[in-house]
Amino acid sequence: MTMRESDQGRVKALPLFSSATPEVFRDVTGGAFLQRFPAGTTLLMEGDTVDFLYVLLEGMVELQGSWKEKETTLALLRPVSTFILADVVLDADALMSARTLERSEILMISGEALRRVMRQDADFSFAVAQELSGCYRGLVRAVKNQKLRGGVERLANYLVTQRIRQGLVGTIVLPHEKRVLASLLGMTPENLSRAFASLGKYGVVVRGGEVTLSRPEALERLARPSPLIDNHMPPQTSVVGKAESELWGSVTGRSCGSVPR
Amino acid sequence: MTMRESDQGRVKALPLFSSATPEVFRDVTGGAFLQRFPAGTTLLMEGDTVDFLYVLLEGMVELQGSWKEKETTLALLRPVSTFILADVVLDADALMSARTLERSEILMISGEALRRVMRQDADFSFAVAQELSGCYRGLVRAVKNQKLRGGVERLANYLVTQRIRQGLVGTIVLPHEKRVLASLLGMTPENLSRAFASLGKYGVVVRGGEVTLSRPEALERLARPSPLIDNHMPPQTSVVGKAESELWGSVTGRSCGSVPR
DNA sequence: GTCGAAGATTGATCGTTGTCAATTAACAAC
DNA sequence: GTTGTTAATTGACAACGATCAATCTTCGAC
Repeated sequence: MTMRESDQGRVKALPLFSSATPEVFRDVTGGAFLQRFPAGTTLLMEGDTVDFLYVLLEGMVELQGSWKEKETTLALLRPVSTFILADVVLDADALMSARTLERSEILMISGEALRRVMRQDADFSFAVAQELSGCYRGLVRAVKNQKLRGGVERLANYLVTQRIRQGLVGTIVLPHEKRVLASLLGMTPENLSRAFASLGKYGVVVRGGEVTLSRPEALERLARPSPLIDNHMPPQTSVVGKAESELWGSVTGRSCGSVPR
Repeated sequence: MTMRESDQGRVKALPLFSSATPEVFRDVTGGAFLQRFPAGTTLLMEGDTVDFLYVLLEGMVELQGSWKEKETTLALLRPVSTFILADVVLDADALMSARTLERSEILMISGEALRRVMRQDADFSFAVAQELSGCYRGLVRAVKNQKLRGGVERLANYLVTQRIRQGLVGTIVLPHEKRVLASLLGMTPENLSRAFASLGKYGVVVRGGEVTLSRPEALERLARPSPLIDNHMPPQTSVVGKAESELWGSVTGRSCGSVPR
C-alpha cells in the first residue's frame, strides 16, 4: 500500500519535495498510498471534490475539460508529475477530469495532510507556491499559444519542441495517439492530418507515429518559437530545484500538473 | 511615497494579506511605494525581469501577450488586484506585458521582500499559495473557454457573467472599449460587432457602451454557462479569505492577476 | 458650432477550421 | 492467415473567423 524505496526516492526528487526535511516529507506522504490503474481509467471527473494530490510515477495521464459534449485535452503528463495541486490547496472542486492513457502507477497523497503541513512549514509552503507558479506560467504559455497562433503554427512549434526534448534527433516519435495530440493542439484529427500534410513543404514526413524532420531550420523559421510561449526546457540540468520546468503540454512535463498544448 | 492610511486598509483586505499578522504585513509592504501612472503607460514588457509585485489600487490595467506583431489581451484588472505574482515568486522573466488603460494608482512591493517573508512565515506562504491556486484555476477556465466555445458563445457567456456581477441589472455597462473586449474574447473587433448583432435574436441590444439584455433567460439558454468554466463569483460575501475569486477575464477580478477571456 | 481623429460598424471576400462521409491503414483476437 | 475494431486519412462541403475597404459615430479640440 505504501511506497517502495525506489519510488520514495523519485518522489523526494520532485521540486515540490526536494527541499523538504525528512520529517516534513514523512508527514506529508505518511498516509499516502500507491495505486495501479489500467489504461482508460477515469481517476477524477470535472466537478468532483478533490481529496488527494496525485503523483504519477508510471504510465501516462491526460487532463481534460469538457463543455456541451465537447472535450479538449488540457495536458498530457508523464512521470514524475503531480497534478491537481491547485484544487487541493484550495480544497475546491476539480476543474478538469483526469484519466489514464496507459496502465499507470499513481501515488495519492492526502490533501488534508498537505494543507496541514503547509501551514506548519514555511519552506514546504514556499515550495508549493513555486510549483504553482510554474504551473501558472505553463498555462499562460498555453493561452498565448492558443490565441496567437493558428493550427499549423501550433503543430510546427510542437514538433520543434519535441525535437529538442528528444535530443535533437532527426526523427521524433509521437508519444501518444494523433487524436490526442489533435485535442491537445486544439484542432480536430482531420485538421491535424492536413496540418501535417501542409508541413511537407518544410521537410516534415510522417510515417505512423514517427515524424522525420529533414530541414529543421526551415521548420523553425515557420514555427518562430519564442521563449515567452514555448518552454524549450533546460535540457535536464541537475538543478531540479526550480519549479520552472512548467509542465508543457506535450508529454514531458517534468512535474506540475496542468496544461496544454 | 509610501501608502495612505486608507490604501493600507484596502491592501490589507486582499486575500493575500487578510490573514497576515501586522508584523508580516509591515515586513512585506515596508519598502513598497505607491505610484501614479497616466493612461496608456506600459508598466512592464514581456520578457522583462520582474522586481516588484504590483497591486492595482485605482484605475485599470490590461495584461497582454504577443507573438509576431500580434497581440492578445490575457486579463483586465480592476482594483484591488495583484498581478505578476507567479513571476515574482519564481524570480523569473515576465510572460506578459502590463499597461494602464486608465490613469492608475499602483502599489509596488519588493519581490525580494515578498520571497523573504514567505520563507519565514508559513501562513503568509500559504496565503500566496492559495492566491496562486486561484489564479491557476482562473487560467484553466480561460483555456477551456477558448478551446471549447466559439466566438458568439464566448460573448454570450461574457454578457451573462457581467449581468450577474453588475447586480442582475437589465442594462449592463461595458467596462472598456469594445476593441479591448474583442481581444479578451479572442476575436477581431469586426467579429465582435457581428457577434453582438447575431445576439439580437436573444434580446441583446447594444447602444454605445450600454448593452440591454431583455430576455436574459434566452441568452442564458444559448450561453449555457458552467461553474466549471465561468466564475460567477460568490456575490461578494464577506468571506474574502478564499482566493477562489480567481480573477475572471472581465474586469472584476477581485484580486489575482491573470487571465482571461 | 466645425473639424479631425479614433473607434465602431457594415459589406464583400478569402482563408481557415469543423463536419460528414467514405476509404484506407494498423492492429489485436482468433 | 482472416476477421473485426479502432485510428488515420482524404475529399466535399458548410460554418466560422480574419482581412480589407468604406462608412458612420463619437468625442474632444478649437
